[in-house]
Amino acid sequence: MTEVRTRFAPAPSGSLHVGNARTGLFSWAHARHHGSAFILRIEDTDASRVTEEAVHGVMDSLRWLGIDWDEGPDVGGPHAPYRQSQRLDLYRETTERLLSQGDAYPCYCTEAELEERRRSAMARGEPPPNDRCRDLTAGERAAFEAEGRPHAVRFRMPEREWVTNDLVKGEVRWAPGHLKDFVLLRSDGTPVFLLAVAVDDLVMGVTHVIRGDDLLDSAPRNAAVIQALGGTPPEYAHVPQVMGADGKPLSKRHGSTSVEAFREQGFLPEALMNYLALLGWSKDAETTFLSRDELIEAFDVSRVSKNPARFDVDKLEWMNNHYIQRLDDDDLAARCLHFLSVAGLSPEPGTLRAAMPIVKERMKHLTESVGLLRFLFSDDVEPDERATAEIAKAPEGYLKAVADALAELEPWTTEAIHARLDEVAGAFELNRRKGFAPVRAATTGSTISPPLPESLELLGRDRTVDRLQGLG
RNA sequence: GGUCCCAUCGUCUAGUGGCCUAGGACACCACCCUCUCAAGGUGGAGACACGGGUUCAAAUCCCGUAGGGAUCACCA
Repeated sequence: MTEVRTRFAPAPSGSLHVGNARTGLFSWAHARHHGSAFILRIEDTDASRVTEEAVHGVMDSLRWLGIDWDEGPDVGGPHAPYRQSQRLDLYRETTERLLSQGDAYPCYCTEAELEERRRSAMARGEPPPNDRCRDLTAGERAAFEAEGRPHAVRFRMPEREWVTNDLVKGEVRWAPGHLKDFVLLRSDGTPVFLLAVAVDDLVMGVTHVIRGDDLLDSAPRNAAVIQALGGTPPEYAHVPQVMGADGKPLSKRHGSTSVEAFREQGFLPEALMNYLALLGWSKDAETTFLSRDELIEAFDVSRVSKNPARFDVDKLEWMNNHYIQRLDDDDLAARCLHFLSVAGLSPEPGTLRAAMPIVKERMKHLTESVGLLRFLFSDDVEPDERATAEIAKAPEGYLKAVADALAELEPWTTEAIHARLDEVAGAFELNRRKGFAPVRAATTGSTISPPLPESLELLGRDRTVDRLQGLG
């Protein structure tokens, strides 16, 4: 059995959105499933669109999700460097070789000329013509050179039928003449993606390329370059795109779709990974929850769906809540701490940890811990509108009576508080619902909170009584 | 427009000719539980785009139609 080598090659323009992340996840899962090397390569041949932060942002997002790599820009490897912008010499040398072999040729057309020919061909309903520079005579070439015209380098795409056996799409064919010559090297000497990808996949010994299906038409071009270089093309698996809820490709108007944004909203990486794994892939008819290891164990790229999937935030949130509920209290508290701090709160560790059992099934996002627990970690509890109304509805002297009853309560436990609250409510002929509501409003400032007795136990007797008396 | 890809509940999907009066999950509805909000439990509604074939038999195979997506850059 031959060695498997898989890579993920994101272009770091902007942040990593969940669609790309899913492609990366599939690539990674495929590599890990085969116990083989996973390579991270940064596709930054178009230097103008890349920033250093973007490169790190991509790596941070992947790592946060739980995706690791054996070779990459930061960890190095036998084929370093792993950023295409640092491999320019290799691409130029390769271009020279292709040129001398006759598999590529200089093209002197200007962008305006190209654009014009493209437009008129499209207007006539014909495919764009192949490049006129394809068969320039030595004389014509010399004339252009004499003019001082800059030239790009084009690959001479063999005019034959191309067939790829895609791991997810199956057999795909392109009839002769449908794949045009394409630019390998821009006139400024920088390489284009089609060259860089082919060269790197070949040189790095990549055996499996899992990428978005927007690159399906690139497969035969990549393969053609690799063949011209005497290599064997890798296996390709083109996975469908991830769409927004409206069925349109993910874009800015779908809001924040970056992995970073989900992280900031308080999603758990294990939940996002699980959700993404099931977006366009399934283990079987039943499986809904997969740990990282179970995903690795079960992943099979040939079971990836062929049609595009919509990103469903509702389901992600449901899954996030599921994972939050299953976290142990110390872990959950540590994760919530970050969001509470960001909100300006400084939770006492013991109280925070003790509060986890009563909030975990109430959070879809970790950020919700702020609203649920603010009353514990801040004495600035200004009742909101509904809470104020609830307090106003309480019978004359009720909150005062509750305060007095709780002031001397011993022991200060959930059970005792619960019983005492019921007693006072009963004395005022209030049912539990009506009896608890104003107390909740006065002590938490809200009509929504974790269970009241538990909340008050955590709040402590003094603060509870203070808040009740403060409102008479 | 040319070329390529796709097609099962609102959404993600199971399904590879008989196991399907189409299964699961999210969302939705009802009920139960209940101090609010959740969580949880039980039940319900809900799909094979359409039209032709092939076959004893089709969600599954073939061909059309109407859809959706991709691509046709000196972006990746």
